Amino acid sequence: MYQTQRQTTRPQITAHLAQTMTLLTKAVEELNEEIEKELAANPALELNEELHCPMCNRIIPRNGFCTYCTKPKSMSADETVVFISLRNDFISRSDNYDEDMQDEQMAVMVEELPAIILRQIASELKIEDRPIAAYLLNQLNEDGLLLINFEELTTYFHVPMERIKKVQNLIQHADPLGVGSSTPQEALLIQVEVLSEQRNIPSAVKEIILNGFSLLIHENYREITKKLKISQDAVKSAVEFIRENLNPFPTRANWGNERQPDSFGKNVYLQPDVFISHLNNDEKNPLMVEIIMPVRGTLQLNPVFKEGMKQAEGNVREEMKEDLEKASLFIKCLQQRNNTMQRLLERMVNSQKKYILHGEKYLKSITRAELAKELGVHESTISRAVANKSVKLPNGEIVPLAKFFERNLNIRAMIHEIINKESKPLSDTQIMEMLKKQGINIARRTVAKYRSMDGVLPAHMRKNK
DNA sequence: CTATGGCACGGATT
DNA sequence: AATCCGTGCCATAG
Repeated sequence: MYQTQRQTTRPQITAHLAQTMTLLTKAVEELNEEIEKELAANPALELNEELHCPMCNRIIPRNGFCTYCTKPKSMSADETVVFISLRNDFISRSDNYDEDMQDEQMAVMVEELPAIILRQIASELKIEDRPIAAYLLNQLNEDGLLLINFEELTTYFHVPMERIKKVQNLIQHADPLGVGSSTPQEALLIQVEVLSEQRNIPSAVKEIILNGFSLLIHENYREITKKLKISQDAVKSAVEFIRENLNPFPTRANWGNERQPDSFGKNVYLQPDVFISHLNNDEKNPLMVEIIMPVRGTLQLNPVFKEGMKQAEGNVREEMKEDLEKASLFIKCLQQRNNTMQRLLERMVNSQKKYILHGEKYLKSITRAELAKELGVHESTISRAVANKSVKLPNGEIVPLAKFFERNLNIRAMIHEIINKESKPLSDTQIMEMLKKQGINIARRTVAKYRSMDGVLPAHMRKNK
C-alpha cells in the first residue's frame, strides 16, 4: 500500500531515466575527492587503473561487475539468499571528458526533457500555444526551473500574460512535477497540490512553504514554529514530508548530476549508494545487494617509491618511510571502511529482510549502538557509514539508509493499517487498545503523535467508510 | 465528560 | 554534547 503511494510521487519517467544515468552520489564523491587528495599529497601511493573486485580480487572491466561475485553459486528456490556484490563503475571527473558516457547522458537529458514534457501536454495544448510551450521548454534551466521575464514574453509573442501562464501551468503539471516553475517555492506548491489529491499531507506543509520558505531553506525550524504558530510536531512532520516527497528543483535530484546540495542542505534520497534487488529482477531469485564503491582502480604502494627508499639516506629516507607508512595506513583505512559497509549491509539485509520485501510494518528496531557492538566497531563508525546514504529497495523505493534504524516506523505502519481497515473512525484511545492486543504498549498520547506525523486526521474528522 | 493537541521533561541514542 | 523520542500533564473544543 505504501509502496504504491510512494511510487506515484516519483513519476515513472524520472525513475527510468535515473536508472540509466551514471550515478554519482555525494558520499561517493567525497570519498573520491579524499582519494585524489591523498594521491596527490603522497608519492608513496599509487593508483593501479586496473579494477580489482574488492571481494575476490579478480580483475574486472571498467564499468563492469565482478561476474564471479554477482552470481550466486547455488540458488535455492524459495529461500532468499543474500550476498554482496560490489560495483566499480565510477569515473573520475577529471578523466578525459569526451570519452565518458556521462557526456552522452547529459545530452540525453538536455535534449529530451523538453520533448518528453511536450508529449505529455500535447493533448491539452492548443495548437496556437505550441510556440509558447516550445519556447518555455527550451528555456528550462538545468534545475527544471524557468527563470525568465514573463513581461518580455508578452510583447514577444503578442499575447496576454494570462495565456502564457496557462501554458506554464500545463507544463508544471507534467512529469517531473513542478518543472517550469519560476521559483523552487512555486515548484513545491505545485507538487503539494497534486500530491494532496492522492494522499494525506501533513497540514502544515503548505503553510510552511507559503509563509516560511526562507526559514525552511535555512533549516530554521524553531523560527517557523514561532512565526507561524505551528507546533513542533507539526513542523517536524511537515519538514519530513517535504524532504521525502517534494523536490524544489524538479529535474535535479531525480537524476542527480548536480553536486551542490539541494536547498535543504541535503541531497540524500534520490541517488542510491546501495541497490537491493532480486537477481535478474525475478522475485524467485535471491536478493542481491550492490554497494557502489568509490573505486576507479586499486590503490597500492608504489613499488618504485619503495625501491627508491632503500637507496635514499638519512633524513630523506626517514621522510620517505613516513610517507610509505601513511600510504599503507590510508589503504588499510579504506579497506576497513569498505569492509564495514559490507558487513553492515549484510547484517541489515538479513535481519530486515521482511521489511525490504513486505513493507514498513515489518521493520525491526535496531539501534546503531547494538549493531556496532555486534560488528565489533565503534558506534560512530556505524553512524558515519549510515549517514547520508540511501538504498534502493526491490520495489523501486529509494530510502535513506537511516530508515533502517527508525524505531517507530513499524508501529506507525500498524496504525495506518488499523485505520484503513476499520470502518468507523477509531479514537486514539481505541487505537491504543488495539495495539495493546497485538502486544504493543504505547501511550495514547503517542498514538496521537504518530497519527499526526503521518498527516492522518483525528477521528472525528475522518469519514465513515 | 471525551478526544485531541501543546509543551516540556528525562532518558535513550547518536 | 546535542538531538531524538515517548510520555505525562494540562488546556481547549465540542
